[in-house]
Amino acid sequence: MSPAQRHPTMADVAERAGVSASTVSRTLRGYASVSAEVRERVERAARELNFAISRQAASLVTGKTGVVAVLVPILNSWFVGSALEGLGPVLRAAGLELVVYYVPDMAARADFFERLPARRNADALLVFSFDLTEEESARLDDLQMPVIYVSQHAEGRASVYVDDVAGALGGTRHLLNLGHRRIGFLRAIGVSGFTFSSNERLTGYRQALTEAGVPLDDDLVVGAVLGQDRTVVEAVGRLLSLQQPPTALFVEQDELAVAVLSTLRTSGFDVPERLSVLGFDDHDIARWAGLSTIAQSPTDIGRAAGELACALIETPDADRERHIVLPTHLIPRASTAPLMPPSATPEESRGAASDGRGTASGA
Amino acid sequence: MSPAQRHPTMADVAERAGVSASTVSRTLRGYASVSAEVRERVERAARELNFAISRQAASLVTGKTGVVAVLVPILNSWFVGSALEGLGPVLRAAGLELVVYYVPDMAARADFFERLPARRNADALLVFSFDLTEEESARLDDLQMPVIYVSQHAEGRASVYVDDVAGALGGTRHLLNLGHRRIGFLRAIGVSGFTFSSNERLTGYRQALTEAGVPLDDDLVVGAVLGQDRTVVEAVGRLLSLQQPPTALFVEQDELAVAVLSTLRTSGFDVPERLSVLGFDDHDIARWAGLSTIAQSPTDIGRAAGELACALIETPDADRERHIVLPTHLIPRASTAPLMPPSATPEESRGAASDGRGTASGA
DNA sequence: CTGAAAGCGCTAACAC
DNA sequence: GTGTTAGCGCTTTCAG
Repeated sequence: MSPAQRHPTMADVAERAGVSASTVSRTLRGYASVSAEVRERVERAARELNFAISRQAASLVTGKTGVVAVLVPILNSWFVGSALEGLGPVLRAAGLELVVYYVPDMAARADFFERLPARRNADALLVFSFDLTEEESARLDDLQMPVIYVSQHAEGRASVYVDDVAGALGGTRHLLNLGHRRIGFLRAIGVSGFTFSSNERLTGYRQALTEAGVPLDDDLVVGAVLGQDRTVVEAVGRLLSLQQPPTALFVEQDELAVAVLSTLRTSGFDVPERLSVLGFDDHDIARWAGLSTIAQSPTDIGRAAGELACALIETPDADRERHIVLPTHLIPRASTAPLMPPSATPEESRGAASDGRGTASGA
Repeated sequence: MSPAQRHPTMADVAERAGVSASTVSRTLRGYASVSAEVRERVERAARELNFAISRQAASLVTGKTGVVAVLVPILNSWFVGSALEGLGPVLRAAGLELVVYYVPDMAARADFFERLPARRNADALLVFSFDLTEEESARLDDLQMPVIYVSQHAEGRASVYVDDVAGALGGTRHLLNLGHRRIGFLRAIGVSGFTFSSNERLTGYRQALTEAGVPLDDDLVVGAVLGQDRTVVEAVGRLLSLQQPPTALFVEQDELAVAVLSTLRTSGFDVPERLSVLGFDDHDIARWAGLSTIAQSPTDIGRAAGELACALIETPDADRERHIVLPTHLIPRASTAPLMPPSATPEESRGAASDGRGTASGA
């Protein structure tokens, strides 16, 4: 067979450049100890032969795979997609490749933890938004590589996440500052096995109410399942039919908040006139929907996770329990407004809870 | 150092099981020629040692990397995300890993085609939605591995895509069947370097009009840039201010169509009463927005691409110019309606072109 | 500054 | 059925 059938090896490049394979290796890896003249010859030979190094062979001897693996429960998602986009450039800059373990269901998950294919085939593992069992985490612990938990705080392990408590605190304060006192909270009832920072956000909400002297009322905290519109309708209905219905609603996730907006719009219930709605995430659809929200940046999270991964790969004896906590910020849009509608006298705005009567409007 | 510090190798497993490394290799790869008793011992030893095979070492000798690479311009995207979700299970079933080359800009792109990191490090490459130059395609041609173009027809190369012409034809017929005769078409002016099947969809639109005897009118074909709402507003404005404005609008992409809906809603222009709007894709937001659309399934595309990749990897002498064309189907929702509003007499619905006056309605 | 030699962990002939 | 042997294509001592 002609040599074109087979990938050229370093030996081929070496022969063409009239040097040894070692020299080719040193040259291609940028060692300073190679003379300019030899470097020139080697680089030309490599180019002419279309030589590409085999990571496999290299990693066999170095022990490094040149790969960072991510474990994700979903790929068609704003959060994961954005995080991977943040991660990508970091890895490229470090000369690392990205392998994706897509584990959408329990069967795939069991298989992953059973075989742990990342072992020996990656230099670090990023775990996205999984609510792992202690046993699963333990399996990852003896993977002999840095494992970084993304978008969740993992006790005793490296992790990158946003400050959900502070975010929810700030969001709730925003509603309080607008004069609202009856503030509902809509939780996302997640698919089990995944984590959505639900508890932290609820904590921040409660903390803000407490520091403002507003009594907590469990009736104001309801839940709905993302994607099941019926549960959204029910949850909203439950809130609005309370003796003292809320005048503002903090929804744990933008996607859910948008479903709320759509439900309210359908029933002719004006936002923000009769109910202010605040989301969390700054998902793309929040902008579409004009939803006020607490923004987090998944891209930043991905980038930070990538940088942490690189750092931990480089210094194997580094602090493997480092936590990187990213900030959030409020983005006020059209879905939140001061308690009293402009048609009422603004001076009253610190008055008692409204009974929810705003401007009536037909479809 | 204790052996726990280092990954166990096949030799370790072999020693523990009291057999040779070859036997371990054969056992772990499921060769039938291994006796039940030995298989048992080997598997136990492997489990006890937490042995994981090194792909690197294996691929060094087999020449197969066990990796399928994808080249994507974006990751935070409904299409790419869904396609990867379709691809994932196929690869897992075949024991292949997924590596992602995320190439968001021209610099990264130049670098990718310069170094071609996939060379020697993957068994197949899936190219997503890139509008490659002939030179770039040629580079991929001599990659010595199957290259599959996803979501585009690549002449003389393997590809997987939906039938955009037929889809747009069907969509336009839907509008024609509803009685519309003045039908606008909104093109997505893409970021250059990416492909969005724009021309094919326009072709289908024209074909449907022609076969229905409706004269083509270039004034009805306008363009807008996704993400730049100003361009959407302008395009829609241009259409509506025509002497004979359209009564229906076919928008090349759902995301753009949703921007159109939002523009129209803002200006109090009722959909579908005064303008029917039809999208293309069946993007998640189409459901949110109640947008009628021509559905394609990126998941199916990803799955088909994965299966094609596996097939081409298995049979190196297979037909490397295979095209897989997937169907689309119409999903009617609330954004398209018969030409005449219900308030008019239904019998008139086949009458002359309306001048666009529907039910007047304040906000 | 460069070359020779050894070996990373595995698989594929080939013996037995 | 199972063991032995010889590399796969690199990097890394170690000489010089």
